[in-house]
Amino acid sequence: MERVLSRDVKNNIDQLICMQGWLHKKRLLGGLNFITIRDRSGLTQALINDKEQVEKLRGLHIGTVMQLDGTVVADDRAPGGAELHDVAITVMVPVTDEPPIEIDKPISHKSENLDTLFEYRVLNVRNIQEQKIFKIRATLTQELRTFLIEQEFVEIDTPKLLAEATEGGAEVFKLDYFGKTATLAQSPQFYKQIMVGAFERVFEIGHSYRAEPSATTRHLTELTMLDIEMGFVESHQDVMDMVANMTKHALTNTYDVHADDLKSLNAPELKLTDAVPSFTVQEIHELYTKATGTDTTSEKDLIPDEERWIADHARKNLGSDLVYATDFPKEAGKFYHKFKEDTVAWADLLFRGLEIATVPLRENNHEKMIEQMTAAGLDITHDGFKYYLQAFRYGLPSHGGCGFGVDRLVQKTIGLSNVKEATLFPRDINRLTP
RNA sequence: GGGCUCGUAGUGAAGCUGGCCUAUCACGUCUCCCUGUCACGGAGAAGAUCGCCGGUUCGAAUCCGGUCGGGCCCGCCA
Repeated sequence: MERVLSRDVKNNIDQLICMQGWLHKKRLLGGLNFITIRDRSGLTQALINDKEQVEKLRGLHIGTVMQLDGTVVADDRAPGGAELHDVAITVMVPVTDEPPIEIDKPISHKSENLDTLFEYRVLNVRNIQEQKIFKIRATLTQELRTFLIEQEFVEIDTPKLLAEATEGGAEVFKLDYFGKTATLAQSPQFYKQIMVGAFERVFEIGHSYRAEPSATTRHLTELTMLDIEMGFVESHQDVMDMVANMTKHALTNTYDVHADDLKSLNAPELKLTDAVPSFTVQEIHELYTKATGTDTTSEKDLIPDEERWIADHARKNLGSDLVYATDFPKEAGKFYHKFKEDTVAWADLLFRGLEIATVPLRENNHEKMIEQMTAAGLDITHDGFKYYLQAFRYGLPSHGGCGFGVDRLVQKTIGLSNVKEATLFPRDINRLTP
């Protein structure tokens, strides 16, 4: 007999069907016994009267893999309006060990208990509520990809094992590579720029590695980044608009597809505007200083509290969960950025108070690049730069792009307090398992 | 890297100005009862050398020092 999934049970009233899944809940009332079985599409309740069948469940715990053969009966008292009767149980994989956590109840996401959350991750991903986070994540990723492909971006994959740290900035992981020292990529920066020379528009969804000893609610040592790069841009605004539209597309569609899930996870209502509000860093400093009395006007970058403040301001007064901070001071820029008078063409996209993307314009002139690299004290003959510079030497158009934190997007979409909660198996300073 | 915090049955918490702690509660587990449960209900039971090491004291879960492990914030970043 063909296997029927939970979502199709109600379409098989009065039929004898076969179901396979995990034992999700046991509620033995005596003569009247209910069990719930979980499969990839959801849950189904089965009513078991026969003593012999009930006895098969003795000593078996949640997670037991089983087959249920029974007749579908419509009953308003059953969750979903239908359940299995006259059930024959076949245990496929018995589970005799008591699970260390309760899988069928809400899983604690309190920050003090996150360690337990990840210690038992293998089991709590079987929790229906927990699964919603990762289904939403999958949809967000898919929608980002769909948008970019529609905009004629080509998806690429670039190496994560690199010869040596070249980009500067964040700390890199070093590892032994057959006697040589290799590093793990902190971003696909060089490769995606190189690929602009081929496809104009490219993107990659991949992992980046940062060896920074950052113990915060928004840092991972292994993170999922969406990197995009697009050529022949007229202005910084072109890139900012593309990234804003992509983000809005992903959010709008995800909120549409997962309306119920997001609601049950207490996600905030989505607020978006046609144009994403934009403020210069200097404007934010001034607004923040005026509003809070804390003087940040001499700060170069935004402090985290300013990010939260401007996001709050944008949501309350402008009706937008997204806001751009633009015109970062020159000192914040790196050698591959395009500079203006005393600022760098660099915008940060903030989503609900958290920086989720940096959106800069790149320098594309070969001579200017060499100039900026030399000024930054870099050895342009180094292998790490040699191939990169070839792309410029043989023609790169004006271009820009973004590094977009997928984990953070998921975190803030759902309203999770820690980025690790949006990650299946997070890696941070202290955690390499599971 | 800096600052602040926390560590008690499988899980989540209370106790922590030293003795009434032979450590409390809830969930889970086990046994029994229960024919519409859905965070089922009822009766009973087991389960913790209070992270670890040392110190102070007649006496330490409680105070002190060290150590290991969490968490939050800052710096830095996505």
